[in-house]
Amino acid sequence: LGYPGADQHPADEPAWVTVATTRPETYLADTAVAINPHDPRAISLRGLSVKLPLVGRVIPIVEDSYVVLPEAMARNEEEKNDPKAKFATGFLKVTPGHDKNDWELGQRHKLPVINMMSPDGNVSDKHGWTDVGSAHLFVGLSMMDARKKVVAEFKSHGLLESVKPYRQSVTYSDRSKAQVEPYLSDQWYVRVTDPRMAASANAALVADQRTDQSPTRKQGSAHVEAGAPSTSEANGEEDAKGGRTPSLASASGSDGDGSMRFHPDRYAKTFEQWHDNIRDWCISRQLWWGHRIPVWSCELEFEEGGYCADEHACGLASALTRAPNDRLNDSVNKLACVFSTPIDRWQPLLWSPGMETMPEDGKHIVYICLLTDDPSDWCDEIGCPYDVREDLAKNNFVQDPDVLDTWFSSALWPLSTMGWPAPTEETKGLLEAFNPSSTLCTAREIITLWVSRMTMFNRYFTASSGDTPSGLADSATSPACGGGGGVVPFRDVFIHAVIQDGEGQKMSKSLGNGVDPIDIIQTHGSDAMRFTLCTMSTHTQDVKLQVDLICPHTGEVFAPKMVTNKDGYRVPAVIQDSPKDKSKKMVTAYGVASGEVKASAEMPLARNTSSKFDMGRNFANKLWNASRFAVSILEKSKQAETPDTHAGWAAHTDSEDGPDEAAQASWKDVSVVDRWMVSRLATATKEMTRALDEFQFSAYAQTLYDVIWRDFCDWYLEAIKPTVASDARQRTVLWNAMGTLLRLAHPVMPFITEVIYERLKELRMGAGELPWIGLGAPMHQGKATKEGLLCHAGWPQVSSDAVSPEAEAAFARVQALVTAIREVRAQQNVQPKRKVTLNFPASIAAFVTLNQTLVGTLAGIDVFSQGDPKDEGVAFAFEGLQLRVTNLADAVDAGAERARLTKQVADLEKSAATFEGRLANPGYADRAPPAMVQQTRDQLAKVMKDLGAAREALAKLG
RNA sequence: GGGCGCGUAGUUCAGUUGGCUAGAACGCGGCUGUCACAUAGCCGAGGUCACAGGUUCGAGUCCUGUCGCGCCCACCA
Repeated sequence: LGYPGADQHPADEPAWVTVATTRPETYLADTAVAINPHDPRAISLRGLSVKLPLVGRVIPIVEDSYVVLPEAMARNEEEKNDPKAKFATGFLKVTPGHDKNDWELGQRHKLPVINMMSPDGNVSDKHGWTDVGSAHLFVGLSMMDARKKVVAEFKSHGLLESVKPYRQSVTYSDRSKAQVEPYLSDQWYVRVTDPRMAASANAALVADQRTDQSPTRKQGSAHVEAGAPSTSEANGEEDAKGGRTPSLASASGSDGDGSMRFHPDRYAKTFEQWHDNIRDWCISRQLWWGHRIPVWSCELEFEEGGYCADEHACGLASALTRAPNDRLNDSVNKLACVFSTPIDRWQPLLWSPGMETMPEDGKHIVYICLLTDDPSDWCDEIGCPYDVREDLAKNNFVQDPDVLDTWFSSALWPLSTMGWPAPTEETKGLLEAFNPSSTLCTAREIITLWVSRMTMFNRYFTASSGDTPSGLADSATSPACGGGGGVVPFRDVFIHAVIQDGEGQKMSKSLGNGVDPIDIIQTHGSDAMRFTLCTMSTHTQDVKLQVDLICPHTGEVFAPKMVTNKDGYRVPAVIQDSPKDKSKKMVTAYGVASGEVKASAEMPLARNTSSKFDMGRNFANKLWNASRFAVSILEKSKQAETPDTHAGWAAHTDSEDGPDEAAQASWKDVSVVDRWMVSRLATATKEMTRALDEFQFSAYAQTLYDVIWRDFCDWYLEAIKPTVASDARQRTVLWNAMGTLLRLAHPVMPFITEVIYERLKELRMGAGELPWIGLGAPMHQGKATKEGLLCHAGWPQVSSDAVSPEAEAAFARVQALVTAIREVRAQQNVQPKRKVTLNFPASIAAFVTLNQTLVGTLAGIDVFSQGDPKDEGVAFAFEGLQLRVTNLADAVDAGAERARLTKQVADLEKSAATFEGRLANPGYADRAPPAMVQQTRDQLAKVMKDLGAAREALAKLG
């Protein structure tokens, strides 16, 4: 667009500037044309003006480095590569009323601001634009129509230089789909750039989660320099806290600066960076619902000497200002705050003659912010009860029509839910007890929306009163401080992953790919759901969850047929067949959400679930069955047991002296599998405790799963079957093991464990808890009782000697032998019920004899025979020795055996090569830790022995 | 535009200061109606840890780059 010059050019050429724009219609509100000071044309245009066509407004040419230089004038690569440079003319039309960048540029050059638009988005001369000139033809048009007409008019006047295609992003309202037009309006803001807000929030982070920051680019840097004494290097942590002044006693405790931690760590950065770049927070929202902003306003006229023309209104405002006993600085009892324009600073309204800010026309807008509108709060003011709002309305005060941003109210949550600011009988003491709370668990996007605001507000409002005299204190008059003090709202913030659908798409209503927990509980149970979710709760950002359907006809869960919809999303086809009966149909949530189909009696809606939760369901089922089995064993022996027949294991007394010697002595010769189980429980408890402490929920769940299913069910319960009926000590270990497992599982599976516990606690074995073996956590608040719930029971505590590397190693040998035998049996198709014979060499006779019962039970051996009946049965390698399984019933399948051994030899050769290669590396022995080198040598030796045995067996097969 | 995350078995994912002969679940193949559990048990197959460099005695793990996928915030990082 061409703008003709308004003044004569010095060289007698008409001034003429060409601006490039994507929004020509906004020229009606232009108040300047800008040029880059480095533009060579700038000098000759300095001080000149141009005249807007039709409007006739004369506007200045200003210089501002914001203006992009045209490609031809670019001074460096960066400027040249600016995509705008290609289109730039070097002149920028400046429309402060309808563009954010132009607004800021306008502020720099003190340009007037014109609003040419009505709130409904049409060109208007009724909302601040008055110098319409000959531009009437645009008034009333929509912005889009005005755009076309402006271009047409410029063209007809010969002012249109050219039209070029240009690609840019444009914002649209999500709800109305209308294009968003920048528009000036009055809004309320919270000055979160105050160091007591944003900087204080960052100071709340624990020291190791604060990043190194250069003070020059920090918002609160001025305060750091002004308010805080420089700190020594040794005291670097104090420095990182943002220079808190020593007077802030309230923040000196453990819940002030440096006491809030994010999990995982990386989210501290999100939190911190957001505050580093925060801007004042607009809290006005144009919605019909919500907390209405409690500010009333009225334009009042003042006469000479500050005398107010409207006595009633001024009197009211004055009365509120003067609140009883001049409570202006008493934040506790203050009922209202009164202030007036200009609101560049929050200030009390000045009434007295000589008012400094008296505007020329004598008109002030007076604002009254009610800190409470409860009539009973106004008792000692002007009668009781007194509805101040009525009085305000009568005196032409109008309440702001906007409501508070919901996050404003939410930010007060840790305070307001605990009775703040005025505790009632019911809420008394809550704030002290639960602020800070321990852990906030939330999603990523909430870090900025909610976590940040809670932290800022909580710290601000809990700061000592000397620091913040009132919620409306003017920061400019407050003592400088870096942190602002106050306590954090919570000590830990756990940011969990977000569940996406099976295609990696976000779950949403419109895609119908969300899964309702209630539906999962219906298909899988709540314990199963909770456990599975816990397993998925890793420290990654997102997790995929396969979304399946529940057939409304049969209740089956199945994977739906997927299609790609018109927007490119993978969605379930809107109509699905019942998996077993194709004649029965159903509609999907996506089908309904997209409006393509409707549910009916013939085609009901298939609800979503996920087969992912099968894992939790199976696990719960496993725990249930194992418990039933254990309980039945204990019940049987309980019936036969009298209190003093608990032979061999002295009962634990609750004496302070700890376990008696007899008990400890009898513990020493407990069977390998019992000792192993205790050790495994102790190890698992340690791992799980640590995992929970570190918010590693997935690790916790996985360890629980393994110790219950793999160790307890697969090995322990199988191993004790033949002996438990006659071994009272084993039953005690079993009872303790069950109790420990239930306590470990309770947080994720509260219902099933509670039910099992109810029966288990009735079966308390004579010896009860065995604290001296490491399973001694209080079964119920210090001692086992028949009363009480598992949820009251103590968390298992592990004594250091509960873990036995010897027992774990010993049982690992048993497991290795059993597995080797099982492998031979499977390979030879030996019937599971059939008992076979194990032939072993003399060198491991002691080991075999000691564990004969265990191995016999777990591997199906009935005869143990020393020696090697050559050519019979099948040979296999164990610890480098050759053992043999015989009495396999059928003829040995030599082919299967050869295949097995060949594979084994290949695997062992591969391992051997790895270790040999490592040891052959000259640097390895020199530089790796000696223990590491020795370990590799041992591993190689073992592999070589096994390899020898396997080769020998293979050779014998021929 | 900025920030962050992820690419490891057919699939979904673990793998915490580098020590791994890379694990689990589901799925797959074989055997089993067995007395806690078939929502189960036993056995097995299946992986150049996205790609390319680098550091190191040693890299799934640390660094740099490339290529994919995704999330969050957006005139400001």
